[in-house]
Amino acid sequence: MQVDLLQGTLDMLILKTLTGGPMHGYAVASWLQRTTDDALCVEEGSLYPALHRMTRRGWVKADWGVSENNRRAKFYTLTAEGRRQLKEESSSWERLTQAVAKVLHAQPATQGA
Amino acid sequence: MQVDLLQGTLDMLILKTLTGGPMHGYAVASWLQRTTDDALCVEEGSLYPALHRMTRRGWVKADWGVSENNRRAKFYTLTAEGRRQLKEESSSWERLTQAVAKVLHAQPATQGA
DNA sequence: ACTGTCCCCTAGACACTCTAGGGGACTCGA
DNA sequence: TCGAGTCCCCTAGAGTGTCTAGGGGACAGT
Repeated sequence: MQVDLLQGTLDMLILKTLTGGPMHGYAVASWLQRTTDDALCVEEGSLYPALHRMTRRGWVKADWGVSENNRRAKFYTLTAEGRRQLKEESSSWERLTQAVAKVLHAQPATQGA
Repeated sequence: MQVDLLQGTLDMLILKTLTGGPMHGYAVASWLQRTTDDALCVEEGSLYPALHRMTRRGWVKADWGVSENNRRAKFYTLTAEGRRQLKEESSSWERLTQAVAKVLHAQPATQGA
């Protein structure tokens, strides 16, 4: 059983993955899974819609090419816009996790302040 | 501008809030906002549906009562089931944030492994 | 030839959050 | 006394994103 991705997280992960250079979808998914020691498993039904969405938004650019295994593959490249987006999403993620951490470590009390 | 909550996070935050004792919805929202220094702002349109959902699922129990301000209010109490759920969601959150951290700190490379 | 892996895609179901409303009741100051 | 502000509850509908469950085609090795 894998962790279900929280909405909005996937884009950030893909963008980050692409900072290493152009990659095709399948490779992105494999890399994420390997990097997280199988903690995350990106389903193809989430991956490809995400990549298309991001292409539409100009965060990545897509080009057909040939994979290392001699197969037809669509390579995605990060755009300047994509880099900006990644930065934004990362800091947003940072803020969120910190806020959640505050809650989880707090001692809620009915009496409040 | 506040951080938009990621889907699935809200339930966990509410459950955690209720570990301090019964609380009504409005107080839950206030406490979360105060505790996170305004980083999170739980909209009422998210809060109440979430509380009702959790009641249906047996994670919390609801009772009408009177608030500290002498107003009619529905107090929510954590159930045993709710405690279990909180534990589960917390560790799931832990796993996710760690996985995401791995990705964000990794050095992706086209060459892979 | 056949199986396995690689690689792409989509429709529809599902779940959750937010926007944008609506309402009632208490309190305090003018 | 009456109006404004705060407290407290609620819902419908839109929007967005993920997953399930499918469907393909093409290369590699046996």
